[in-house]
Amino acid sequence: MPELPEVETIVADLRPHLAGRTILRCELIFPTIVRHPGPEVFIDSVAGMRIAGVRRRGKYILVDLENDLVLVVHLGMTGQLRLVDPVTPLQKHTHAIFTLDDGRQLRYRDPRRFGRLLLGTEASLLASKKMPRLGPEPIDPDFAPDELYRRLRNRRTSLKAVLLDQGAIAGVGNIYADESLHRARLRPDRLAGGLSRKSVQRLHESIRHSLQTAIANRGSSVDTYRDAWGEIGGQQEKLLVYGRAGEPCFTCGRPLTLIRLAGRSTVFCRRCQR
DNA sequence: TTAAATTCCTGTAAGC
DNA sequence: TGCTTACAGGAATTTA
Repeated sequence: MPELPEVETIVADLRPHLAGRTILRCELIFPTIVRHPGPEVFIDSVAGMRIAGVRRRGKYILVDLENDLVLVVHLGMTGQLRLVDPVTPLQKHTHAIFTLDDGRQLRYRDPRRFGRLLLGTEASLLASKKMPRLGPEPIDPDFAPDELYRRLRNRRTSLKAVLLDQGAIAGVGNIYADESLHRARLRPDRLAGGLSRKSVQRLHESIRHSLQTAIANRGSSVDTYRDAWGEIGGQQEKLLVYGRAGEPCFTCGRPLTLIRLAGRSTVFCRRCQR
């Protein structure tokens, strides 16, 4: 599923191809994938708009248009955003098609439909709570261990639950939460508050390392994730614990444990993670 | 206010 | 082989 590294890969791929292009028209095959505004207004508003740039915020893709308007794409679990030649056969579960002035099409496809499209100014989307208030970007150079410490210390829930909370830290999902906790040698069910500064420092380094490494490898294709060209990533072969329940820990050889935490499957090593 | 539980969805795989 | 069932999970919504 797309998390920060996967979204970052798509955004970096799309940016040079979309910046400066104009959206000629938009077709909604499954209109309810658009959550705001209504489908007709959405289609009319994007038509003729020039694309100023493409950004990422957490797991959100932000396509900047004219007049401060932003086309927001959240991929959910199985969302895919692809830039294709119009003759490319339409895949099942394609919900939106944006035709560009260079003849190509940007297509949104999402079998499970957990994803969504939004349109508005960033300020209005935040104010109307169509977009949630997100925590800091963990790979931002300004994101310091001290900030992570402050965000963990008053929480009375598990470390795993806080890492998944987009309002605490933006962009970490189930894969990289488990990977980061393993690298930091911390049990996912440990209480987030009451972690020592030294442990938080280790977690801070681990989160950044896990995300940066995954970006360098173009993300993890563990489910249906594909990049903007429909290609798989490379990080799924390098994951330490995610999806490896029962298999030996790469550090100590003990079988990895699977538990249910914060409503998510969680894999960790009972010996290496305390 | 915070945390936990529920809900939305379909493809995939396991079990009989 | 073919059917049923469980499972995967991001985040909005509901409940505690």
